[in-house]
Amino acid sequence: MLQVPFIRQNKELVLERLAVKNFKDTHLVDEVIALDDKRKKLTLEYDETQAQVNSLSKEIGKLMGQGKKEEGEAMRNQVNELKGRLAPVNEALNATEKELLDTLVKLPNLPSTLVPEGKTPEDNVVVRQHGEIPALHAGAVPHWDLAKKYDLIDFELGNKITGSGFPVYKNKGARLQRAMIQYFLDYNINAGYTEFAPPYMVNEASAFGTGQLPDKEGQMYHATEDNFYLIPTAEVPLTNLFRDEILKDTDLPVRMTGYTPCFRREAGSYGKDVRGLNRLHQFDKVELVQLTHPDKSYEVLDEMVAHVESLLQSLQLPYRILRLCGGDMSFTSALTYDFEVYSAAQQKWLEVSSVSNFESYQSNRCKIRFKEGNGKPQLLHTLNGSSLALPRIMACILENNQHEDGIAIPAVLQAYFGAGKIQ
RNA sequence: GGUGAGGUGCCUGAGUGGCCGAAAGGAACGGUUUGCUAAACCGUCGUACGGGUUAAACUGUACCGAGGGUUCGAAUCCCUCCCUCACCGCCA
Repeated sequence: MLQVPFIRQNKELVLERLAVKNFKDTHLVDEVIALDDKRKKLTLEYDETQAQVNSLSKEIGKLMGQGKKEEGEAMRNQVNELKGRLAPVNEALNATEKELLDTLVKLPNLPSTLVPEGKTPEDNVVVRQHGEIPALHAGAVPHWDLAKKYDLIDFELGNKITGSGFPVYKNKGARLQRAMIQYFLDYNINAGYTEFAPPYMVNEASAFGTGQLPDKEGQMYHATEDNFYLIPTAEVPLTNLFRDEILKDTDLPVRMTGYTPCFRREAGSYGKDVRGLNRLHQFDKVELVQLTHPDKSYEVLDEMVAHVESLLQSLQLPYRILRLCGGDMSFTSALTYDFEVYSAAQQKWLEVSSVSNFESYQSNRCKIRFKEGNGKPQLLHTLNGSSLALPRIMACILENNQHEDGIAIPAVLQAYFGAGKIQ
């Protein structure tokens, strides 16, 4: 969430930036400031009254110690009277703080100045495109047909044991999946990321910390008995590893990678966009998360983009990089690059990675801070990106690499997969 | 799930109603000194939100797992919840 002092000092800028995100509820900005004014006023009143109570209480202690009972009694009444006045102030203060927080979390992150204006995905800017779109042989088919033909993925079985959007990978399909996870992790580790294998469920505080709660509650699976949420991405547990921590500047940057399944309810999706592996309720992903010094985050964002890019190149998949426009970016992001690979049989681009700088939006929620020497703690910047989401990579490999005699496995995966081809 | 013991600052750990934001030791940081990776000594060593200031200084309030309660006054007493540890039960 945004920092209140920043909003107070840069109101015009905030409004201008929110407009780029097509954010309409701009009155919330004034509300935040008004609530903060109210909060300060109540805080002052409360603190001053409480200070009187505290000093009187100390005196009572002294008087009682000296055996001056009557004087003590008199003071006791005075304190009780003050406390009577304090109660409603305290109540109002708590209510105001809650209202302020509730209002504050409704404000999205401010888009960076690099974010193009626009409302829909059509307004995203193609930064660059790389790789050749393969010409498929006659009779080439989409991945869901290939999955059946080579017995790689069974969607019906997943339907039976769980529901739609929960595919069962089998045989070479399962093995290819595992090979990719291993390869992606190794690739990230070689680039200096530390591997983590976090829990797949998180508590409420974690879900709030990265911005899933309160507004995206319906998109997560919720284990109500224990009040745990199934993670929609490893970003949630990895970022929250550092929740409420104060790091030293020399600890930065923190570079993490992790493989996890991801669970998304994605209510309301339908049609051919969700066919096969295109959109699932459970899928595998290898994620990158970095915690950086605020001065370095955009440099690091570029570095992460380059990293994901080279990973895609190593898989020899045609891809393009989009800089998301204000209207298409996520609530919490300041700048996002989406990576799409071309699915030759479906003849469309599929998003396989999203690399974002959240600046201090998440760290303010999570209270992840760092100190320079003996300086004051300040919020650091968080970034994350997929490297990569597996199902659509799988779809593209199957489709783009299909030949009359089988599916060619990208060279970099062959050692992990144990073969050069699926036949 | 049952029983018992606990949750205090970066760590260890003292503190059972006012003198406690909290002893002591360690770590870390800064400095002095010693001719060399060490030791000794001195100092610093929480966070948040207010007030105040050009900025500081200074100052108020809150925080000893979380939330309530008792009391003039709570780390200390009571209640609820969460968590950790030990043993038992169950179990991959």
